[in-house]
Amino acid sequence: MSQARERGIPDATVARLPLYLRALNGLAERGTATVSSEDLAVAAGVNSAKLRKDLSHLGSYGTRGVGYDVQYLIYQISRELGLTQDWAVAIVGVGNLGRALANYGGFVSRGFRVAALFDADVSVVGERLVGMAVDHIDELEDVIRKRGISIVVIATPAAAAQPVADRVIASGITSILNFAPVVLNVPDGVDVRKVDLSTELQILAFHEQRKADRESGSPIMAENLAEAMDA
Amino acid sequence: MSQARERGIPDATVARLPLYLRALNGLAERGTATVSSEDLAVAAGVNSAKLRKDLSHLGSYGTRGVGYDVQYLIYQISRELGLTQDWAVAIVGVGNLGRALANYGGFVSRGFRVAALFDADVSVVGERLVGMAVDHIDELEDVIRKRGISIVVIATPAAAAQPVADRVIASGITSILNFAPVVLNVPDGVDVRKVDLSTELQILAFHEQRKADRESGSPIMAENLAEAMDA
DNA sequence: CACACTTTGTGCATGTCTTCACAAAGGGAT
DNA sequence: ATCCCTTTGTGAAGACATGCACAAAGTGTG
Repeated sequence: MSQARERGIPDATVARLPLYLRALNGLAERGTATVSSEDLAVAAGVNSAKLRKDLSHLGSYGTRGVGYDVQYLIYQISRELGLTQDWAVAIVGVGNLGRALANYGGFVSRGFRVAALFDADVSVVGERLVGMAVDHIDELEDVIRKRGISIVVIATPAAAAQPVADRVIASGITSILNFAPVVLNVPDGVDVRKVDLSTELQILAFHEQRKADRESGSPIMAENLAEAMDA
Repeated sequence: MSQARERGIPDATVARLPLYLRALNGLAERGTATVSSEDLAVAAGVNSAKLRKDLSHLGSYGTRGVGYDVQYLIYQISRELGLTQDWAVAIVGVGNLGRALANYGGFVSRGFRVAALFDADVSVVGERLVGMAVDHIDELEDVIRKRGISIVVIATPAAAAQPVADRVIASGITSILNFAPVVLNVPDGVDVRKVDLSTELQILAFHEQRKADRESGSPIMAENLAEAMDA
């Protein structure tokens, strides 16, 4: 049974697994041993049917009439996400953002480790940050290979992002997290995820403007009513 | 015609408009006057059919046989996103991340303006950053009202995020950008967008693990082949 | 052991998003 | 004015994601 199991997890589901994992860790800290899909769904801010379907893609880890064992589910999701191994991450660009990322404790905690820092500015090179010395960008290829880096975070100015991406890809990296506000051009097989402040603000502005329009009562009533029904 | 026009833009489309806008600004800087859907799609990293369908939701702003006028399209997208007006943004939490966000020039540029900074730490209050003095969190409600803040960025530690959200919502804010790694509980009508470093890294780790599994040749060949066909 | 109660896992219907493929529309040359 | 070339805008099909609603499977009590 379950032809959908054992590889073939929908992207939408993968994107929510970290959310579930965080909610579960919160429950575990409070000493909860088991949790129902309903309660976990509330904690993660999703619909319980969706949660159950998502979890069913990993396997059948719940007990009917009882719920899910918190520790066991944490383990299974961690394993599926690859967090039972250690990932060496490099941060390229030690400006304001790069420093913030390096200092951000949350991501060092589980599975990820800052194993290299790079900058092009020689006045920054050598500086120590979270116990790591900043290397010059010229050493990029060497250090990536020597320290077994497998994920690179780009926190450079926009103009530097593409050249940096080209170089890390040439060094064999296939997973990039990009904070620079540019579309990176990469070959097939390389995964890029993008985090973009101004995009998020613009999306918020769009919805905010909508709300304002609606309140100031445009005459197109039928349309406004239709919109009001979207939750 | 076009019943879908004049309000009713799909979320997926809204999320891509900032991308198009950035690509168009790049073209405009290089002096390009008109652009085809094909070229713009490449610059934005999407499929051209998708681009055309997205733009068609805003109206019919292209010219067949020619393409889109770059300046005109910039204006139309900006207007749709609400960037022709000025948005006063507050940043709550002036730690590493808050400072990075405040200093990040990219989002001040177009439509957004940092109009307030808050922190709970009295040793930070009063400090000046990008021309703004940091206010104490006790002044939150007052300052939000007085300065006409309409978007709040939460860059606090996880534990502080929910109480801050409750307070800004009580002050009438309905648009929040949350950098803290927690699910915010908010009433209907309030939009929350989330930016989460560790979630993104975990998604990358998942795919990275997959690639590694595939290379080290698990014996389940049919499945691997099927996967290899996803681009 | 039987029955009542809880909660999972999933088939199915519905809704949303993507992509293809082409008719319609404009520009420019002769 | 006609013809050819380019490119848009969109109908229709397919892929993907969501949510309902319920059978199946477990617990616990008497």
